[in-house]
Amino acid sequence: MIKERQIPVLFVMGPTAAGKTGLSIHLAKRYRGEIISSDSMQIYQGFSIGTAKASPEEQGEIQHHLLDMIAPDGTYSAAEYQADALRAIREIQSKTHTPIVVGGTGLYTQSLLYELDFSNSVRNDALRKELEEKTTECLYTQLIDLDPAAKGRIHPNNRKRVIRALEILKTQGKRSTESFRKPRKDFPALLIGVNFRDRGRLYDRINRRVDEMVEDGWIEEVQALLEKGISKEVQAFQAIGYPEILQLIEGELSREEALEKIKQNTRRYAKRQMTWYRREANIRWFYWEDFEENPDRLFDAVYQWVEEQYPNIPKEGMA
RNA sequence: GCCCAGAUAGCUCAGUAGGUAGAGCAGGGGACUGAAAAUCCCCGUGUCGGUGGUUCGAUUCCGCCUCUGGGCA
Repeated sequence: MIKERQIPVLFVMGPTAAGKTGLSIHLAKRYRGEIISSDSMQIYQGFSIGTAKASPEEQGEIQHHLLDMIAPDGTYSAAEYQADALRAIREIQSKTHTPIVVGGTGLYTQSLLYELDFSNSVRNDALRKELEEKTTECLYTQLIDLDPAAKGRIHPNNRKRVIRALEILKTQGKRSTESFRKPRKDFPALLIGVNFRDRGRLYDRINRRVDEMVEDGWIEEVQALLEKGISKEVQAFQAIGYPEILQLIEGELSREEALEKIKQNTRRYAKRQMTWYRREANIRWFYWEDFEENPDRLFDAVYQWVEEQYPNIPKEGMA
């Protein structure tokens, strides 16, 4: 076992709509926890319903970090996330509270679990704009020219990656980094996964949740953003469902078409998330079917496991 | 009841001048180091409705049956 003294960081993992938020709130209550979001879209203010942020009530009960940090038209990145989240972890530990990292953005989570080094180059919007003019083919040729080793590592069609690689080369002259991943050792981590064994069950939940989001005012949320003058081009509008809601508002899609498309994109996202999790061998999975889909039973099993691993984890009621 | 048209991959359909079949969508798998809910790559065996017949060989031709549309009564 790992350093007994240090407070472990709990990571709550799982595809979208699997029940991460609910579990994390319960864990936080039991272990004097504070939640650190690990979600690339919940960071933006005003994008709440469609990104399935913890409700205001939940946020009132439990301290949340890295939610609503950035203006709706702002930008954010994995590198900034890594720094912000590591800082939050230290802060929470220093209060002898338990940091609980919750969210589905694979790269963000990885940046905490592994020593990913983002220091080779900062983003350069002017250069990106310039590169954006050229065809992908042309950019790729340029890249291979400057860094032959990129061949095989970056697919010729992957425009974003090609641009990023060129950005690194042109601003700092360094090669794009190798992809060996060294686990981070500065804190013990416990990886808790929630999911369904039967993917169809997950997909049912996704479908239902999309309907609920619309009932809860998703369309109105998007309208409010537009009224505030937020451009449709901003990063946050890349979040799943927002482009479709926009098209619905503009009459390009019927309500039914829009919802169907959102559900489908969400399902595909869940699938992509699972490929991140599959390569993470140390996740202890808890499947809803094994607990008759009863939240209390699943939560109890999680508590039991956590306490087996870390008997000294801070608990409610302790000083 | 009669006539016509269908019945092929989860769905919509194409096709085989008789040599066991292929697109789109859905779906699945994967990659991922400062946009990551983004971006990108790969993947098509299914009693060709059932059953008899013709044939070396039938999903393809013929008969009957079942089902689904449409029309006539």
